[in-house]
Amino acid sequence: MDTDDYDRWMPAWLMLIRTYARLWDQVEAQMRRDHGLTLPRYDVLVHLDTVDGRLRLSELAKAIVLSPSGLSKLLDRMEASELIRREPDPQDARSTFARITPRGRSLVANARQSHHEFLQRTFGDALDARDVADLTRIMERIRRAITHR
Amino acid sequence: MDTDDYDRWMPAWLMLIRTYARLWDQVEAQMRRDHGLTLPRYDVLVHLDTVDGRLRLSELAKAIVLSPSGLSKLLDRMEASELIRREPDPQDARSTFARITPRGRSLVANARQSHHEFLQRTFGDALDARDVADLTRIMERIRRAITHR
DNA sequence: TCAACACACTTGGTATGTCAAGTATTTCGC
DNA sequence: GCGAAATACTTGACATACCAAGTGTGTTGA
Repeated sequence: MDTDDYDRWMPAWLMLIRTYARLWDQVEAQMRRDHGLTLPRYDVLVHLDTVDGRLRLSELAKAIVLSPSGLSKLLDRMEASELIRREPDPQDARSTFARITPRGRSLVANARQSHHEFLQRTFGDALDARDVADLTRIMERIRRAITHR
Repeated sequence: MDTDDYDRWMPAWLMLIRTYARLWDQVEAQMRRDHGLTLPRYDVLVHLDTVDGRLRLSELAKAIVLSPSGLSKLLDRMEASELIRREPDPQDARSTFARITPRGRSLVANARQSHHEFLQRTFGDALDARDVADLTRIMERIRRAITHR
């Protein structure tokens, strides 16, 4: 590998990680400021709201990409905030459902709307059709490169 | 704002955040597995190694984008691992320098090399010149959109 | 010069994540 | 059937971040 080749992509890499970090921070800040939600909590609520209102913890952990223990603790805190409830699974006593509460539902309805509006302003409006197509292509290439290992 | 416009960029957004998260996880895992370093520790070492071997904590905090308290605790742990030392500033008794240790230097020399090789395989090799140019352009547009707020 | 303010850093409390180990339950193979 | 293995989740120890508050040191203006 030629060291000089770093020069070809390193600036793009730095640009990516810095821009992404700043964008992500703003998305988090908006969610916290306007809805008192962190992104992991928002993610849980969106997934529960999208399906029938409840999911097994193992399914939820896979959907939001979180370790079982991480999810368990996240749900502890969300249960304390009355955003979700745990319900036993009558079919399998090992398993537990997470169920969204009415409070969680009304919160996520607003949050979803303003989250999308925020993304529209910071992401959608900044990019034209060509940008969107290019970004999709580039991410797909990276995805392949890191999947094949 | 037209709801249908979400459809234009939402898939690209989801692709970005999912791919980025997976890539980042792999970068972290490689650093931990091959060098026993977390990325914040690596970042500190790279910055100290790049300059004269020492930096004021306030300068370091700005460089790696970390709160003063976050840096203070990170340096506590790195000091316990013999990667850095704290040194008083003779000019200003409020201020403290972080100084990289010989152990930190030899660690970061290896880590830098293999980190770059890893990025070459997962990022550099996946993208051609056009991809790199497109990605830079896109990130620059997003950067402008989020800076103007 | 000296009180008030600014600055640099640390500490305590909370939030969040991981992994390793533990508990309870179900399934599987013989 | 029944003991071993797999599965689902929780708990404990630790790493990491933030903010708010505290400590000590410099700077500044009347």
